[in-house]
Amino acid sequence: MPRRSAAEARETRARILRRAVELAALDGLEGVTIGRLADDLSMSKAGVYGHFGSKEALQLATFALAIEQFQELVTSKADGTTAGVERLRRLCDAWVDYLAAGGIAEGGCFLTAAATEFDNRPGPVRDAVAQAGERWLSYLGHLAAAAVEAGELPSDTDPAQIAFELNGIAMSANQAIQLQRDTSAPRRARRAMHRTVGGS
Amino acid sequence: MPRRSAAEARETRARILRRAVELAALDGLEGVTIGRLADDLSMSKAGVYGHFGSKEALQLATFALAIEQFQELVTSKADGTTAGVERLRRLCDAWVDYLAAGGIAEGGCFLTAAATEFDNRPGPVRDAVAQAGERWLSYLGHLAAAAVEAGELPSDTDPAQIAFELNGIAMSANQAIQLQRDTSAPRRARRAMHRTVGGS
DNA sequence: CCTACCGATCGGTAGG
DNA sequence: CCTACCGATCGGTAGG
Repeated sequence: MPRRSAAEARETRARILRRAVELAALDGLEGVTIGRLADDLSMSKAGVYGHFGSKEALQLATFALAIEQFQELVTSKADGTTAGVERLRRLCDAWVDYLAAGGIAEGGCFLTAAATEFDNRPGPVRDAVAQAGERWLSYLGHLAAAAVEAGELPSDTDPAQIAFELNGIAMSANQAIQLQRDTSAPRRARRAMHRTVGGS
Repeated sequence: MPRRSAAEARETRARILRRAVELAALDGLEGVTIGRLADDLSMSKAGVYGHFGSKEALQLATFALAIEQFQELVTSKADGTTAGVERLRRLCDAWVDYLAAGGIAEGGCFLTAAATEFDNRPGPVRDAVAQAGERWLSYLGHLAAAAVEAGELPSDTDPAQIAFELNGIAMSANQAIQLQRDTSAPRRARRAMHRTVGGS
């Protein structure tokens, strides 16, 4: 018999991860230390550690929750809209809103931070980050392709190029907001995105 | 009387910093630890430490050298060209070449990495990174403004918007190269930059 | 520029 | 989920 019920253990694990996402948003995934989490949650280090079994497993679970939160905050905002330019526009608006609000826990875009932190550290975390980035770019490209098919964008449009450029605009906005505290960045980003998405 | 001449001490300091830039390019400025530098250079920790007096001073000196290297690798490549669209184009080409080569020590764009690492850590390092970012954006904006004045760009062009967008294209390319190892990124970046710079 | 330390913190383990 | 550890490493200091 476990000392805590399975449901209680699951809730504890979820509490740990919610805090881990906040810490990671501010200090990076390496900044999520087991000792800090234990302190913040008034638990022992071994209590935290036991839910994951390794620092790497904790990082992977933290990253997965951050992606889930991004999907809820951004991707889901454009669900239900017809694929194509309209969905792309709504997605971009939600994306910029997310960046203007400071991303998760006001630490900025989680994916960008994780990408620069891990792009030179081979392993499962790097792989997960790279996969999330690819999925996001391919989703944007898919929507651009749908817009071309619907005749909303010129037939010689390269959907992957649209995705590449939108991603850059978002990263530039994220940097301007986080580093320069530049309040004009969301407006600039919207302008550039709307022109890039173009269409009728 | 010092045990080493002032010139020898300066050379040692320069050796430390060259290695520190390489470490920082791969693992971030926090990854530059005094113990690692001492090991790599076959020195004692106190020997390394003595040249700087604090970890923060070491980080600041490392960042300053990285900026110097960026200027030599990118900015200087467009010196001597007339300010305006031509200089902007040459600068962008050198910029993309730099990113395609993997930035410094193949760790990607140093400024982007330092920006995401420190944007949530107030202090002198964050200030130096923010200032370097602002100077770069304002240099790009200055060149765009010169292009407008020369009649190479429409008179209603917003130079800061051009700088904002070029920066984003570069960041998107850097991420694609570093994270997805996407070899088409330099081509996409050049295409987007040349269209953004536009002109005759 | 060295040896020899300091207290703090890291990820992880033993045993309950 | 806890206490009580482990060896390694961190930034930094004393004293030469």
